[in-house]
Amino acid sequence: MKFSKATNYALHTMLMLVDASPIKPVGVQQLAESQGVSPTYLSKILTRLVKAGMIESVTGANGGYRLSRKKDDITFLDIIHAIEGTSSLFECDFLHGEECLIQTVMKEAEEKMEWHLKTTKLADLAQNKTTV
Amino acid sequence: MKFSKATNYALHTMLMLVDASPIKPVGVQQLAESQGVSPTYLSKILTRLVKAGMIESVTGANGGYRLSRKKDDITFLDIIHAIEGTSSLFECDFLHGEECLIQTVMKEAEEKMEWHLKTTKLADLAQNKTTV
DNA sequence: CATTTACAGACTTAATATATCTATAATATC
DNA sequence: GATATTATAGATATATTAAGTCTGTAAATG
Repeated sequence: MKFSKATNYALHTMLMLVDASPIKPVGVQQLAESQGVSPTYLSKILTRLVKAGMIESVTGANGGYRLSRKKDDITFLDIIHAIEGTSSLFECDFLHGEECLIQTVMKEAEEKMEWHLKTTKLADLAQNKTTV
Repeated sequence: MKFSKATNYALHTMLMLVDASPIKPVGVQQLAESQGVSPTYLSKILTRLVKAGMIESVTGANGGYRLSRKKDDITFLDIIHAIEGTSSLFECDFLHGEECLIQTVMKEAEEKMEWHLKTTKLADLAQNKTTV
């Protein structure tokens, strides 16, 4: 069990966008180059963040991506969920009459992790803390 | 990102063994049947628990598997680590001079989850609570 | 000695992650 | 309006991992 590289790309890209201008979009070319990933692939990942409403894209010359929400609203969990999906990490599909106690424990554990990811915001790591 | 089915098999098997006799071993045939998995495949999974020192196997007629530790010593995390490995869920292999702040946050989150899994013992779910 | 059981390793199949490629649509600039 | 620039979509390809099978071997029982 591992977080995907796509999640890593998404997180790093978002951090860059938080530090960048909220007006002037940043091209995928530039975003990709600094992470050593191909622009087309990164673009595909970022499209999911667009659909999740976290960033917006501007096509055409001088286009690119920029935040669509306030920095403070963006949590780690938002980004991870947009890329990895929101389903539970552990799913017990056995049919043992009663509910599965093991699954209950696993879900509790996952919630501990999610709580931390939900309460940590990207802006907390940003260089450019114009917030507060 | 998902926990593997193998982890689910391992957890359920361990719970059965906790409820079973600490002396008389339970055959993989029986353990597999109740989970709807093939005996050879389950056997392969259980071998990893043997190597991790959590259970022991008895070959030959009337053989099988039984716990090698006290019930109380076995945590969820032990089992999960034996199957999934112990490496971090998130690994940032970019070289951005400094340490990766994103990775730090991810690691903290993982530790929250692990803490819960480490403090929850299999015996807590067992039917046969001869402990305490 | 024959039967029962776990173990080991090679192999297969299926699912998912990680891309790449090509064509299309939208926009700015000249 | 023409052209260059940029994101988007969809098909396809490759690599990695998970999930499972098969066969033979070793150990213990009776």
